[in-house]
Amino acid sequence: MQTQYALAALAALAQESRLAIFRLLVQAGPDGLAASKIAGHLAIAPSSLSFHLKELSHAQLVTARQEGRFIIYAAQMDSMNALIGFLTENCCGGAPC
Amino acid sequence: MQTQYALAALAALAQESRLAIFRLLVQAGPDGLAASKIAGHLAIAPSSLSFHLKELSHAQLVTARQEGRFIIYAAQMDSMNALIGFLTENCCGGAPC
DNA sequence: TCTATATTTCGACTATTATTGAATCATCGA
DNA sequence: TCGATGATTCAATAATAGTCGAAATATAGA
Repeated sequence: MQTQYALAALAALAQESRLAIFRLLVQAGPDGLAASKIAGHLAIAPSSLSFHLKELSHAQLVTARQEGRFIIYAAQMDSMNALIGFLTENCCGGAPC
Repeated sequence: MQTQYALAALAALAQESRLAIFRLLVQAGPDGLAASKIAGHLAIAPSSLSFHLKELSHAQLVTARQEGRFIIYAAQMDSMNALIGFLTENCCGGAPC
């Protein structure tokens, strides 16, 4: 993972609404949730929610797919794992810690 | 880990200089590095470096100890691991993924 | 086609954050 | 005690980000 990519992901998560959205989607798993379902859980104005969902997908932390009138968002687990790997990379210079 | 704590940690890491500092300290391990050593690696103005180190320690991502004229900073691995646990908490609703 | 629902875009405002130079504080060695 | 080095604080500036209402776009069903 590149530094710029990790920065984008961290910036996306470093915000109260987005962190809540992402965790909700992580717990929802691959099936994801419609934007309106997310709004139901989190009490965010629709325009704000849309803004935050876009930020999360720009950072590739969530994916979006259309299903009829609904847009279903799902957490992108592999990006999350890549981020974690980046943070712990070469921890303690390779020595056991 | 509390949400507010995770937010502070993520916000601390979501910045180019601080992410570079933190990764340097993760790789340096428990022995840590003096502020001046960090500056040597990263080309940041002393006042900026000081600002960022304070942000990182407020978020409990690094610890500081004084050794003579030097202040040695070290990554706080347990906080990093707590953050990772928070992000992956109850992943996929408990189902294998 | 018309209407209701789902979602996004736009614009304006407010608040927060990063950066740097200059000044200050702290510690060591002569 | 004095000078030099390591590190932090302060103040000012510039840039970025979040919030919300109102308007626009898209889809489904009557």
